[in-house]
Amino acid sequence: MLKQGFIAELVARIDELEGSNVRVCGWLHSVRDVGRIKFLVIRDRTGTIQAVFKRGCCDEEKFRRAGKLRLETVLCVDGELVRGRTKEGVELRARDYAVLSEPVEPLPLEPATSHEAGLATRLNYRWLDTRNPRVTGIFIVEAAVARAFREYYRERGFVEIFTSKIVAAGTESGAEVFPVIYFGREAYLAQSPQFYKQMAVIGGFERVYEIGPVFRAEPHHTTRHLTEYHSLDIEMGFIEGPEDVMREVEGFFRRVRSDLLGDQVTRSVLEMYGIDDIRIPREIPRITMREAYKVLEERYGKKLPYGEDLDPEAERLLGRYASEEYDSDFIFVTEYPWGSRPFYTMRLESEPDWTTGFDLLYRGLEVVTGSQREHRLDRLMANIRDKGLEPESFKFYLDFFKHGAPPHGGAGMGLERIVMQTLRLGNIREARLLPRDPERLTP
RNA sequence: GCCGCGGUAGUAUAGCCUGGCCUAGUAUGCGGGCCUGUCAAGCCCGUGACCCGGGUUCAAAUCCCGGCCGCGGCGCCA
Repeated sequence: MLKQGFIAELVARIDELEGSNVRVCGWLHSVRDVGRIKFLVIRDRTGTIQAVFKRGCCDEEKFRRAGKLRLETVLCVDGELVRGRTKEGVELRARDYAVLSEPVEPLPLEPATSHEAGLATRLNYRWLDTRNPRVTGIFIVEAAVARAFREYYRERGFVEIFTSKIVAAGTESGAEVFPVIYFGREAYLAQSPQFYKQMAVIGGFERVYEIGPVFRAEPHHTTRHLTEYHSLDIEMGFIEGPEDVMREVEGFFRRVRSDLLGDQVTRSVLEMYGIDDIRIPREIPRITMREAYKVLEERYGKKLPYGEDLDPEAERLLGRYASEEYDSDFIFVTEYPWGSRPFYTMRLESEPDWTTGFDLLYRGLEVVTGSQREHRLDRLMANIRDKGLEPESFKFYLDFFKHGAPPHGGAGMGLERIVMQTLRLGNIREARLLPRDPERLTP
C-alpha cells in the first residue's frame, strides 16, 4: 500500500507517533506559499493535515515546485509527524513528496466550497463535490442508516432477501413503470418489492427485509422525488394488526437515532448540519386520519375533504403538531381511507371505508408507508374489483394466497428521505450519490 | 404533466424593471511575480462570461416569441 492510514488516525495517534516518519496521502487541499516556507494542506476522507516545507527540507527543485502544485493534485508526503500550532494540533515536517496525479484542466468546481455551488453543477461534477467533507458526510450517514436497518431487523429475526428488479407486470400502486425490452418481450423495472416480499412471508420465511433500488417513471419536479431510490422494506407474518408493524418501524428509528448519535463520525456530520438531536418520545404519537382532519382544521385552519389523502402542506402541519404537542420529530398517521390505498391493504373489519394503512411522517415528510395486508383470497379479489381492476391481471400474485397465507403486514421506507430529513437537506438529490430525475441521466 | 421564477467568465454573483453611460463590475479559481510560520494568508499584474434560435429597434445582456436546461410549488408518491 502507498498509504499508511487515514489522516485522522495519524493525528489521533500523535502521542505514539510524535517524532517518527510517516507518509500522508491524499488531495492537495490548499497551498500557502510564503516564500522560503510553504504550507501544503493534504486532505483525505477523514480530515486534513498541514505539511510544512522549509528550504533545505528536500532538494531545491522539489521545494520550489511544491509551492506551485495545483489544488486537488493527488500526492503523498513523507515527513516527521510533530506537534504544531495548527487546527489539528499536529503537522508534518515534510522531507519528500511524490505527485501521483495532477489536474490537467482548471477545476469546474472547488471542493472546499462546493456546497455553495448550484446543485446542478455539483451533480455534474459529483466526483469533485464529494471531496467536500460536508458532502461525503451525507453518504456516511446514509451508510449508517442502511447498516442500522440490516442489523436491527436481523436481530429481530428477519431474513434478508433479494428480489428481482426486472418484473413482468407493473405492480401495485399505479405509479408509472419503466419498460425494458427483455429478449424481445416487454418487461418493467420494479417499482416496489411489495409482491415478492409478501411471497417470501407466505413462502415460510415469516419475517423478511430487503434493501434495494426501486424505479418510478413519474415526471416529478420536486425536492422530494427521484425516479430511482432505495427502498427499505420489511414484511412480517402472524401479526394481529398494523400496530405490530408500527412497533417494528418505531424500534428501527430508535436504533437509527442511537447509532447516529452514538458514533463519533456520524455525530460530527450531524453537527456540521446543525442537528443536535432526533426527537423520539417514549412512544411515537399516533393519530388516525379521521382525527387528523379535525386537528388540521381546528388547529391550523387547513380544510381537507373527508376521505382525501394528506397533501404536502397537511403533512408539514402534522409534523408541526407532533413537534409542538409531543416534542416529537415523528408521528404515525393511521387508518388511511380506502380510496387512497392500494388494493392489497387490509380494510378495517367494521368500517371498510378505512384501512389498516399507516404512514410515518418525519419532520413533516412521509418517510414510511405500511399496512396489514389482505391475506384472504376472496377478500383480496373483492378488493381488486372494488378498485376497478381485473383479478386476472394479478393472477401470479393471487396464486400466492391459494396454499396457506398467514396474516401479515409490512412497510416500505425511503432511504434517501430518511437521510434528507435527518440532516434537514433542502433537496433529496443531495442525499443520493447519483440521482436520477426526469432530466438527469448522467453522471 | 400543470403553474411560477430563472439561465452573465471554471464557480458564485452585480447589471436587466427604466435598451445607448457595458470596452459587462465584484469575489474566488486559474497563469505570473513578491514575501521565513501561514492557516478565509496577504499584496501586485494578467486571464476569462451575456444558454441556443428567431424577432422588435438606429442600437439588445437588457424588450418579445420558441426551444433546451435549471430552481421552486402542485398533482402523485417513499
